[in-house]
Amino acid sequence: MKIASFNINGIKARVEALQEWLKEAEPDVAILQEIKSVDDNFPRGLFEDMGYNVETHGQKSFNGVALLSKRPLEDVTRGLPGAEGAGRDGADDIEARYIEATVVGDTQAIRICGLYLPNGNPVELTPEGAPVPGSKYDFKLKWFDRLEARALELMREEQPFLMAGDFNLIPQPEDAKRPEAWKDDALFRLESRAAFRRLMNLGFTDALRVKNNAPNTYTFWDYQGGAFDKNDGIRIDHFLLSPQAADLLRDCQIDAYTRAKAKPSDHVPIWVDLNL
DNA sequence: ATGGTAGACTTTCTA
Repeated sequence: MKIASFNINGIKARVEALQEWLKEAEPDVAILQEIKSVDDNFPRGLFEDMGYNVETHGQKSFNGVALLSKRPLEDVTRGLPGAEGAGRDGADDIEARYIEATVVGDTQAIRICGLYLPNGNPVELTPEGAPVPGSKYDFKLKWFDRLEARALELMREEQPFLMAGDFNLIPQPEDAKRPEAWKDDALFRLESRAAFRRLMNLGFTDALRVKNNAPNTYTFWDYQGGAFDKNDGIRIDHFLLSPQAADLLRDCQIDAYTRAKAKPSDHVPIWVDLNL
């Protein structure tokens, strides 16, 4: 089963490019981020006509995630639990950044968690050097903590699951063409990377690290300054597999070619092939 | 020193 993740940077602007890539790549599941659309404006019919079931978790203008799947999407939940003031199902999670569903393969089921982690810039620090409470950076780190809590719950079930999407996080210096340029950025600062490491240490496998650890392999290039032509990129879209999912891993690659096409997203798809 | 790109959507925010 081929499961892909793609930050499309706006469904309205990306309808043609997304359909073209789906025809070429033929993923069984596509996890989308930054649909930048409310649920009612997502052109679900276009993808249903291509054989996909569609589940969205959108909001006006910003963020928004979705799942496309050729097999049924079961037990869909929207929102990341644990938001301040949120209900027990995360219904009050005000930014639409997280969606889960179960897909049943030929041999077993897998829980799929699609996420769009907050960017976190600008970094605001107190004179003591702590993230300013309520700032975007603080929101990012707290979101990481909530994601870790959800991951721990799923780890305890000891079943195949994965967390995939735009983590807005550069794990290591080799994951950026110019790591020094990101030194004080929310995508690379120590607190962010420490939070990602805590998550990883629950037992995840970074699928791309295992299957394609070639140098200068990136998933995002800024629109500005001809970044793609210079391969001035960063690796911030990740597939994290639970131990039971990692046992099924056959391959993981990125479709960097999509970045060179007309009207590209600033991200490119990343996908895994799992034996299920 | 400035502006450099793109998307959503008004006028400015987000990335």
